[in-house]
Amino acid sequence: MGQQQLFGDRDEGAEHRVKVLLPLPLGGALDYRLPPHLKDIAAPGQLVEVPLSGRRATGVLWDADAVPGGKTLPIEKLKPVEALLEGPLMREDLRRFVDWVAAYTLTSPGAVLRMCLSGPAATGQAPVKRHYAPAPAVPADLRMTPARQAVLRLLADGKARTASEISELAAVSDAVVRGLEKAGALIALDISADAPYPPPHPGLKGPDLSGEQAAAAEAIRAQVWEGGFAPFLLDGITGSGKTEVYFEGLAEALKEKGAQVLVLVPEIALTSQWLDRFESRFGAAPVVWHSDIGQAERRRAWQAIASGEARVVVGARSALFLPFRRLAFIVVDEEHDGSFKQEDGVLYHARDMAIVRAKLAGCPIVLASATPSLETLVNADEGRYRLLKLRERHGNAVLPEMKAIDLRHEPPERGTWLSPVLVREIEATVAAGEQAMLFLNRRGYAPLTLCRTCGHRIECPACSTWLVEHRFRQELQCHHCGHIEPVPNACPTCKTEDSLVACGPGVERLFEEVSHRFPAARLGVMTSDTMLKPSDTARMVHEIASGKLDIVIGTQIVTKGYHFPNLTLVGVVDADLGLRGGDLRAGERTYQQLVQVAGRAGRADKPGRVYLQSYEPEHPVVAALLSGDGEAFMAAEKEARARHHMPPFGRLAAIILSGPDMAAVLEVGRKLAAVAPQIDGVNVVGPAPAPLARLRGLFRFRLLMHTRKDVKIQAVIRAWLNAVKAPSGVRIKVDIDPYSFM
DNA sequence: AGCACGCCGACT
DNA sequence: GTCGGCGTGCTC
Repeated sequence: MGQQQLFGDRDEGAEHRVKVLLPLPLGGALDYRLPPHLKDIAAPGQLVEVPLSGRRATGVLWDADAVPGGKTLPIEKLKPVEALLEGPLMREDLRRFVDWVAAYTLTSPGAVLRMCLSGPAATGQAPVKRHYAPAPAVPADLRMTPARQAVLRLLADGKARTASEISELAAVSDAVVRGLEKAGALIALDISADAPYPPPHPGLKGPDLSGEQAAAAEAIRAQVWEGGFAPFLLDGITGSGKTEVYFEGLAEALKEKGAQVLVLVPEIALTSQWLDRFESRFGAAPVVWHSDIGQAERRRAWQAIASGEARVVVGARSALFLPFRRLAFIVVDEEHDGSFKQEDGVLYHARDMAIVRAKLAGCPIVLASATPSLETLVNADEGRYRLLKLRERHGNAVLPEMKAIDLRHEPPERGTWLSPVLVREIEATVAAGEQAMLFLNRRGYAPLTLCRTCGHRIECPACSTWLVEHRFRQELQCHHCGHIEPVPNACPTCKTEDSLVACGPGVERLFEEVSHRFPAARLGVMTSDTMLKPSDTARMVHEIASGKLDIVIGTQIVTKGYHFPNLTLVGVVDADLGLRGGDLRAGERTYQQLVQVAGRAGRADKPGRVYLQSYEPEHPVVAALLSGDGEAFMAAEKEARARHHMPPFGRLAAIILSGPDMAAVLEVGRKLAAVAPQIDGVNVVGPAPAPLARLRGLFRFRLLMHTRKDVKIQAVIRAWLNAVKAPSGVRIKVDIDPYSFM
């Protein structure tokens, strides 16, 4: 493809009219006038500076046939594009991706574009370092000295160096360098301080793969070599070596000059072991992307990805919007993980959007999991995704033995949370020199603080939630808005002193119990409250893996794919915990979480044991874990969803209304309900108080739309919301495919 | 998201 | 009488 003339050539008036998409929630692209001198050098995807109500804004020249933004202003009213920015264009596939995500999630394309430009990363300048090189010709009148001679001799190899390098290597002061530059014998060059990312090497030998691993790896490798959109589900039990399998696809992509790979992972902070494995397989680190990286690193990574220098990017969901130059392969690891669903701002599911990105980029994509989501399983069943199954653990390892502890028959002593059976097992494990892990998905000391005298429960002042006691920090905290207050001595209502009691267990309380029972054991607690930085997690993971701890107590952070060879016992303190909310995916999610945590046991040569404490061991989720028949469990879940036309056999969308004035919010909800679409296959319920009826001081109501699969739910919702004018002060948000029902 | 325009409290 | 609070509304 040569230089393109993309802005029309028939109508003189239309010739200079261009669409500019700005990274703002504006509803569409704005029209600008392209000055004649820019017309031939500008093409869609070009980053531009434009005037916008008195200020300057950075935007992207968008395609002329993009969704019309409503009214069309006459060309003479348009403001001119002021400048074209340097750097690569935003490519066609990413522009179409922005349009697609915006249309699907019912958000403005500008809001999606903002995620692509990642703040100033797109336009920021790399810091420069001043380097010196010999001038083409030494000035005839140059006064030569021994020091000057030493510098010129050093630089005769043609390599530019900084003043400090020169003064060190030539053993002269940097005044000599400055003197030579002033005299015209050296020229100064400002060279980007960005060191290039070292390229991963595809040629290193990977580990030996088992037969089924090798077959799966070959299927992926062949597709990466061939190219073209092709989705795979890599469904392998915990410890089966899925990572090694998709690494082979990655190696194949790296053999092609300039090809790039995106690996999406649920929580970047939790992948220290993944990074180590990557580095030992490919000899260099990948480029890491997540929302917490600093500004300088962000800009450097963004620009290296756009230029094609960055070959492998591992990132959290926002990495989906990076400007890859030639995306050749995508992996979504732990595809079932709920954290792929973005829950604020633009509401999207990164796994689903990754499929779209792969389609638009024309590349293969692998969804990997030991516990695939129901949606993905259905896609595989129906032949849309190619299924690759790994049924065996890698090496000598076998799946752990699973047992339930019926708490109705073997309850813990009053005020404790571990059944005598589990206590004995922990004892035996530690005595044998092996490690035990206790899983309780509850942060803090206790989820509820109650007054014994008047029954008052301490709630968040801004949300309808209980405050969670964090005894290590001596605080009460709201886990939804972050509100913190000190633990009071007296009940806030009846003023009785020493009347407040902690109800229920959290990991801190479990830690207290375990340290009383096993005073000699070395304990560790893994929770997001103690693992603030990725390096904290990495250190703890290393301590466990190297045997410096005997018992590990953790929240869901411990379920994330770690490999601890000496860990042989897993105790699930409350297997029923996740089932209580009762939303659409509660059973599926609990099942996945428990399989993942059970999968930490017995990953090497020693067999593992898993104990599930439950008040209802006959519940299908617990029963499926005990029998090991996950396929039957998921088949039953699938059947139930199909019967009720629930996703993926039907569609759901939540309309969330929020505002500080409850009556006004409810009023909008009622109005919406009154004009709800009366269409075959569309059903609306609500408004009902959202499960978290008050959040950050805002009252929230929710309507839920449930439709048949063939209904174009976005079009129906758009028409519906247009019919009601909400007063300012009431915000309306649409969540297509809601996951959290909070 | 900015940055304006627009109606009600404490100041030169 | 003005300076300025940030509530609502527009940006080609």
